[in-house]
Amino acid sequence: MRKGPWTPAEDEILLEHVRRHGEGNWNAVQRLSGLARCGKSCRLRWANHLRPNLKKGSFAPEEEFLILRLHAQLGNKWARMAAQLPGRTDNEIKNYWNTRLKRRQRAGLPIYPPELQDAIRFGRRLQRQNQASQGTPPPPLLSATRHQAQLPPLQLPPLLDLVSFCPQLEMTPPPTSHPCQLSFAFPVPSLSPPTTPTPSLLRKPQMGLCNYDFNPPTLMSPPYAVKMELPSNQLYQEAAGGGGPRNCGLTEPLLPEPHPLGLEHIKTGELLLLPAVDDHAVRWGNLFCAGDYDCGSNQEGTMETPLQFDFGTEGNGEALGSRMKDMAEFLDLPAPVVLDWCNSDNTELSSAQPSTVVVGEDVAVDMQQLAPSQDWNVNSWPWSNMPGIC
DNA sequence: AAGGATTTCAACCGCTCAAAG
DNA sequence: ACTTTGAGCGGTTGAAATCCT
Repeated sequence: MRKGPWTPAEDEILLEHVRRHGEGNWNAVQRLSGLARCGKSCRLRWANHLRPNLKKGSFAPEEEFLILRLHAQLGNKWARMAAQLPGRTDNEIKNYWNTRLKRRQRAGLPIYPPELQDAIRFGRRLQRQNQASQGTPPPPLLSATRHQAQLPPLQLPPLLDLVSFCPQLEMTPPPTSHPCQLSFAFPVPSLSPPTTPTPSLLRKPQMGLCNYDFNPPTLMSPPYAVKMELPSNQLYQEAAGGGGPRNCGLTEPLLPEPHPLGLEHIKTGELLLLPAVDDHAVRWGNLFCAGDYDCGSNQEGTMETPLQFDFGTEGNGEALGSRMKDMAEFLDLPAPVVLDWCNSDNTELSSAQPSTVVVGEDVAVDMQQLAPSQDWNVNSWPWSNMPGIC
């Protein structure tokens, strides 16, 4: 049996074998084709290099962020991560992660970027809240678990898809460490278009918040994933509650395992419909919520859900700005624009400073802060000295 | 330009699991 | 019920490539 790097001639033999006999039965390759390679080696070569539709080259920023997000959710489940990244192999993802992990450890940086740590906190908070409110309806829209519960069988548990939502924003964070509050106002997904804006929206009617697309833009993360290689009961065994040994330390999953619905029936190679991308509110919460939040609904309880995020000492404008800026840089987005700061009574601090962040055309983020605004020197912001995380 | 350090990538190894016998 | 076999996963290794001094 040969070992080591594959030659082009060996690749051609293996390709021809697969053309004739199809995938699988790898241990028969040597017998049927004369290739002096063990079955395992053949399978690996095919899966990682020869099978069609493989992506080559470095990861796109969106892919990188998705890997981060998936790793936070799943831990070192490379194959499951690869199933969400079409054309990428578990080996590639594993190599990427290990390289990145080493680099960040050497730099003394946390494994996950701040916005993802925030997402993790947000997810835990969500879970606690939903557990606490068992028996009572969850708050409108915000609940990712409710969203999940509505999924039909054979769908993967929802990923809080940060990747597909890359708002192009610019902000000028406030300079002080005073706590600030963020009010997020989002329409709740509904069959009928929003009709009545909230008072905060009325304050800035030009933001066009009602022009809301409930199918958020997908830059890269596809709505489908083809299940590869694993038998279904093996692929989702852990997520289905099988438990088993957990990772420890840095590679331990940070989010609780999702509870899939009916996944045991998925067949290998089946095209899986991923759940629709979550609502903007959850995503914004994932990205930027650093601390506690309260959520409620407007009087109608259906069309909009203002969310109050209390950033406490950690959530000053500087930290928030840092997260937004990091995200924009991480995703290689154009530089952001605007927002104005206003007092908690919604009076603007300065007419020269608008009081709302414009996030694309889909949503406006209303910001309030308690500290007076002042000019900012971008170079003094904390992220200016941060080494790249990827 | 040279050589050491680091990174990247491909491949292997050991283990587990499920299906088949 | 037990054993064997095939397949896949995650960890690890080592060669090649790249970077840095």
